[in-house]
Amino acid sequence: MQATAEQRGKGRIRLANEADILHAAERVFARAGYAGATMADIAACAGIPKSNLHYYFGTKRDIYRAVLTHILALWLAPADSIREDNDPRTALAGYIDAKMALTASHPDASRVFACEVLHGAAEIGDILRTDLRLLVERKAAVIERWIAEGRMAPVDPRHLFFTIWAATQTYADFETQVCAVLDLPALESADISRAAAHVKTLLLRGCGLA
Amino acid sequence: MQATAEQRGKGRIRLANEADILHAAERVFARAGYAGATMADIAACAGIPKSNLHYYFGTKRDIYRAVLTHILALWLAPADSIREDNDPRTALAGYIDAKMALTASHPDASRVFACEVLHGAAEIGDILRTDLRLLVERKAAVIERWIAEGRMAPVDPRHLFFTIWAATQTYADFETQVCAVLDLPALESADISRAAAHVKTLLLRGCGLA
DNA sequence: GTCTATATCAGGATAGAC
DNA sequence: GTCTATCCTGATATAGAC
Repeated sequence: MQATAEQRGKGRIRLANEADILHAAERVFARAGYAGATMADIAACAGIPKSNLHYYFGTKRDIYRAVLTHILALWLAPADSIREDNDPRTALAGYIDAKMALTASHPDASRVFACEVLHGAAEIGDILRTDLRLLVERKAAVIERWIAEGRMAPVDPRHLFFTIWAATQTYADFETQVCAVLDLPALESADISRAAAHVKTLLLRGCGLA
Repeated sequence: MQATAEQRGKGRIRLANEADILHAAERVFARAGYAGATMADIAACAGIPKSNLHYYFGTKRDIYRAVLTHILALWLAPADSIREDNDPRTALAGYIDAKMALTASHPDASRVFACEVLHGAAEIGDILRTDLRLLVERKAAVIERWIAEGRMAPVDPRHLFFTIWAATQTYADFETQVCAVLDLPALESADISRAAAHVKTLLLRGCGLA
């Protein structure tokens, strides 16, 4: 007797099709960017007739925004491990692990996000300036207290976030470059594990948490 | 009596126009990506009639490749400071400074490169697998010797490059995000200096070079 | 409520003028 | 050798059929 989405006015077919379309769109946008992606590509990838995309979502931009909304929810979650009552080493290691796991499990989401920000974040700039900024401010305050208490080396906490994001997401966003240098056809989970270990070793030691 | 480009068959007008087009193209590709950039945008930005782009370069793709070629030359140069006869701290600090300076002086170049790699490096994949890979192998060997001699902490040298590239280029590629978090309208040179100091502090300490 | 045929438009490329 | 008018493909979006 739960209030299912269907009861709120969305049919089973619509729900399934919307999910398929969003999933396909993430793949296509990740590979070609917003402008490079075509409705035909997305439709083919989703196994749905081209013009149905407009029926379900209206415009290409609407699909793109829906994909980004989904990604942002994923992206803001992992910072939970950075809490005052955790010790700095556990907290930061947990955060890096969570970001690496996300990067490994959702590389296309990472790429869509990266491409959006790279081109000026026209769609999500507001969210970056509000939700993301607020999140970082709160977590930076925690890190600043740890530093004041002498529990880790003095590091600019906001820039620390930039470095952690960059160092982890590079394995999704620039996978091509990583594979070229390492002479690998693609990154396997063992490679990601090695990368995570490297990032933790380097950055934790950098924070005086070795 | 020097062998000028003009004497090799390129007129003054052509040289000036080609330079203007490449400069404009870098801006436009950085903002919109390959697919999102239009010949009309590039022409407007260069102050040249649209169809002249085809006269000077043939196709849009030819312009893109010319831009990428120029960027790659810039990108591979800074690794020179990593030499056996330098001490590790100076060498790595110099490399990070050089990468940050490049990022600050050529943010659009960084973005075009990032976007190309993000989407699979169809145009420059070969160069990444040859020139870049070779460069990293040579420099990684130097770093491995420093580690073997106990002159720095054990760090995977290839992954160290990934982290340095990511940590520095994020200030160009994801400037929008950095500005959103720091509540700045744009990154000034003072902000870049702070960022460079942060990256050096964090990564050098991470390499046991504090 | 779901799917298809069609209109409209923008953008890259070419043929030809100066 | 340099520049301009024009073509034509291909992509989004809509109107209408089932």
